[in-house]
Amino acid sequence: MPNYWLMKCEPDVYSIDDLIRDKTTGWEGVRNYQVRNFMRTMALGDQAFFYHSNAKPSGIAGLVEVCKTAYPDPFALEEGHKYYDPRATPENSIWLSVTVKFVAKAKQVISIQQLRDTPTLSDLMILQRGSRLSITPVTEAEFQTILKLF
DNA sequence: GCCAACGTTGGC
DNA sequence: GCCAACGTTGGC
Repeated sequence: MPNYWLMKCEPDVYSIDDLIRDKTTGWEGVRNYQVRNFMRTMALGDQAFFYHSNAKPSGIAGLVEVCKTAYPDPFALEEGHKYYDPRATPENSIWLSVTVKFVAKAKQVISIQQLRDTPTLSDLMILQRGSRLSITPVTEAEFQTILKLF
């Protein structure tokens, strides 16, 4: 049984169309412990919505699948890199990445407003006040509901 | 560009 | 360990 997730990314930085071009992408640069701990529990085959944040409109743009489970975030060890962390060592890199592959693109972005307007999605983590985590779990019921909006 | 929410940092 | 200051996120 796969688990379900929602992964946020600014399309100006990396969009669903970039992922269609690349087929797979490493999810680097997570620097939040709660999100890192979620990544630890991600398994092969887990499904994740690809969410465009800071976009017009912001919303779910596609579906991806975990194709490589958590591994040390290479950027944390790369001196001079934006995501370099001086506390990281090869033995303990502190931060993790996963790799995801493209599965599907929504016919049109499912906007955050549309998600808010769906009563059965009222508990969706991303809709809660102050939710800023870049990766959040999604229940199977929420997953099925959102898939129907694709 | 504004600003609320939240995480992190660092002085004490 | 407290908490003010600061930086970041992200919807609007």
